[in-house]
Amino acid sequence: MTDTPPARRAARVTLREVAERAGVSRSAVSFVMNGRTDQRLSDDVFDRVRRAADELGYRPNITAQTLRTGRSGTVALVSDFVSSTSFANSMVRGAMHELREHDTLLFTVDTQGDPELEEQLLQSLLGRDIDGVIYASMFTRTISLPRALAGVPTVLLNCVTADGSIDAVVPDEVAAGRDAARMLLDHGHRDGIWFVGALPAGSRGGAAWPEWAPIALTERRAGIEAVLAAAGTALAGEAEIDEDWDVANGRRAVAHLLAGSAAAPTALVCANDALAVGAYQALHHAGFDVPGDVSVVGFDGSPFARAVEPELTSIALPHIELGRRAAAMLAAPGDVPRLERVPMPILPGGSVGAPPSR
Amino acid sequence: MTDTPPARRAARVTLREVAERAGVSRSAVSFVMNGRTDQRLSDDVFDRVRRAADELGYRPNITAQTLRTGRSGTVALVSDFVSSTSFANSMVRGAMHELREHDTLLFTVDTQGDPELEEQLLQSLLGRDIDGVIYASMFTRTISLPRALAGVPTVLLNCVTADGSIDAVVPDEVAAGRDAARMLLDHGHRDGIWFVGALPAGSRGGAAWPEWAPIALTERRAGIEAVLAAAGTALAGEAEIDEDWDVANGRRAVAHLLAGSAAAPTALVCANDALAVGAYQALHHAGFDVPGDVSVVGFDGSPFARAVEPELTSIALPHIELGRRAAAMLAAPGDVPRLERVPMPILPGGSVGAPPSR
DNA sequence: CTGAAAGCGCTTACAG
DNA sequence: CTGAAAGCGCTTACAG
Repeated sequence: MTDTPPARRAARVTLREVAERAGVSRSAVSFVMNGRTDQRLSDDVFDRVRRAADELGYRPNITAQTLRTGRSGTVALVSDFVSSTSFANSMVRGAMHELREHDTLLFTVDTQGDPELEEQLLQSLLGRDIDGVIYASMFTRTISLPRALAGVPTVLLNCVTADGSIDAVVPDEVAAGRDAARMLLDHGHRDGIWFVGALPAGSRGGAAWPEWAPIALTERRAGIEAVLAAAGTALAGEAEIDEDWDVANGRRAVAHLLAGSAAAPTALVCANDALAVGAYQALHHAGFDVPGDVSVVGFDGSPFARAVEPELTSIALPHIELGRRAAAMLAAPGDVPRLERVPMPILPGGSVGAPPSR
Repeated sequence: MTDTPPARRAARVTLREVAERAGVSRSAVSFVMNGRTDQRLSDDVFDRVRRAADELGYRPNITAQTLRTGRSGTVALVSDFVSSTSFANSMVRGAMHELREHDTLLFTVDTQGDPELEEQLLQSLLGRDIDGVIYASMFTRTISLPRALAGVPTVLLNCVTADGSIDAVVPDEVAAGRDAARMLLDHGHRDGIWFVGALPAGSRGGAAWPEWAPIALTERRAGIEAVLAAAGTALAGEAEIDEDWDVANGRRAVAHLLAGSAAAPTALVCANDALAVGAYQALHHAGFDVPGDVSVVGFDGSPFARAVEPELTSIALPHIELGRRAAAMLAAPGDVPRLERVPMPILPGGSVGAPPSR
C-alpha cells in the first residue's frame, strides 16, 4: 500500500537458513516446523532444527505456505454494516475469539449493502485465498448469496437464504417472543398487553430499509401471540411504527396509544430497546410509573437498556455467541446445511412487575 | 482452517492461461494487468489480453503477487478491545473506508490487552506480509510499542508513545474541554460549574484499568480549567468517581454532591456520557430540572446521549474520523513523526441552558 | 517491442 | 531415515 520497499524483508530469516544452521535438508525443517511425526525424523534432527529456528528467530512465511497449500489461515467476515456498527459488531468479537482457537485471522469488510462494492471486495478476498466467509447481516433477514461465494465455504450469520441451502446461525426470535409474553403472564398480566412497533399495512420493514424482510419482528411477534393464545388471551392492541425504531418514534407512538385507548395498557412489549426508551418517556409524561402502572419489555439488550431508570428488562441479542458459533461452524463443515438458533437471554431489569390492582 | 481441500483451486484461471489464449507472453499479460505503460505494448496486445482475461474471468492470485513483491495490500488494526467493543469500534469503520481508497484490506485483531497474545498475533500477521499496522487503544492513553512492530510501518490510533516517535492520531481532548467550558460561559454560567468524574487522589484511572494513564480525563479537565481561568473564575468543585464511569456511579456521585453542597450547582460537566445519564437521574430525584435548574454536558457522543430527555449535549469522540486519518497516515508515510489532533464535534442536545436567575 | 528464465519461500511426492 | 527437485502463480530484470 505504501510505495516504500518492505524494509523488513531483507532481515527475514528463511527456512533455508534454518536448514543450513541445523545441517539438515529443507524438507526436514519443514517437517519439524509443521510437527509432522509421520516422517520418523531422529530426535537429534528434531532438536537441532528447533534450536536453530529459535536462535535465528525463524517465523514461517505464511504467504509462501498459502501459495503452496492453497490454505491461508484467514477468514473474512463480510457484512452490510456489522463490523462498522456500534452494536451488532459484538458478532465480530465472537467470531474473532473462536477463530483464535483455529489459528485463523479475520478480515473484516463492510459492503454498505452495495452489491457492486460487495462483488469487488469478495474478488479481492478470494484473490487472497481466504479459507471461508462468514456472511453477516446487521438485521436478521433473508438474503440471497452473492454469486462470487458459490463453492466457497460460507456460513451465514444473522441471516438465512430462502432455500436454506447454506449453514446459518440466527437468534431464536420466536423463543424470545415467547419468553417476553410468558414473563408478563407470570407477573399476572393478561388482557392489557400491547405491542409497540407493528409494521403499518403494506410496509416491509421501515422506511430506511424498505426491501428488508423483517424476520426479527415477525418472529418475535409470532412467539408473543402463540404464548398469549395458549393462555387464552391475545394482544390488547398494537402501536404502529412506520419509520426507524428509534427513541423519538417510540415516544410518539406510545403517547398516541395512551391518548387514544379507552383502558390504559398494563404492559408494553416493544420491538426493540430504543422504542422502549421512548415508551418510558411517554409514560412518564402521562404520569404513569414503570413498572407500578405499566410494565415494559424491550428486545436487543442494547446500551439503551442500562440508561433508563428502572433499568429496562430486555430480551438480548446474543451477538457474541452468534459470532462464535458461526466461526465454529465454518471450522467444522457439515454434510448437510445446518440452521442454528441461538437462545436470546433475558437481560433482567426493573421494568416488569405485577399489573396495578383495579 | 478446514481440512477440506480447496475445491475452488482447480477452477482458478491463471495468468499463463490468459497468455495462451491471447497468444502473448506471460510478461505481457502481467504488464497489461498492472497497467504498466512504460513497456510500450502495442494497442493490439493490450486489447487481446484484456479480452482474454475477461472471457476467462481471470482474477490475479494476490498471494502469489505478495510472495513476489513483498506487498500484500493488507493492513491490520491491532487493538486491546476496539474492534470488538460496541462504541469505539467506529474507528474500524473509518479505517476501513479510507483503506478502500487504497485497495487495501483490513485484518482486525483484539489482544484483550494481553501482551503474550499480542506478540503471537503480531507474529501471525507479520508472517502474512501485512503492509502496516494501525495500533489502537480503546481509551486515549500512552502506550509502549510492542517490540515486534519495530521496523513495521505503524500509526497509533487513540494512543501515543511517551517519546512521540511514532505517527499518532488522537482526539483533541483539550479543545473539547475548552468547548464545554466556553459553552457554559456563553450561557451565563460562571461560579456554579462542577466537574463530575475526578480521580480520587492516588488513583490513576479507575479500578478497572489501574495502570492506564487517563489522558482523556486530564486533558478534558485542563481545557475546562484554562477557559474558566481566562474568564476569571474556576470550577466550583468536583465529584470523584473511583470506579468505572458508568450510570450507577454517576447517579451516586451526583446525589452525594447535591446532598452535600451548600449552593446547588448551575452546571455539571461530566467526564463521559454514562456519568451524565447518572447525573440526570440524581437531579431528577432531587427535584431539579435539566436544563432549567442545572445544565449538563457530557463527553463521548455515545448512544446514551440520545436515550435521555432532554437529549444530552455532548462533546463527541470523532471515532470515524480518527480511524480514517490513521489509515490515511499509514498510506502516506511522512519523514518525521506526526501527531494529529482531531477536533471533537459538539453533539447538540437540550441539556444546556441559562442558569436559573436567583 | 517480446519472451525465456530466475526467483519470492514454502510443501511434498519421490528417489535414494 | 534423508535430500534433490518440482511447483504453487506471480513479477521483473535481462537478453534478444
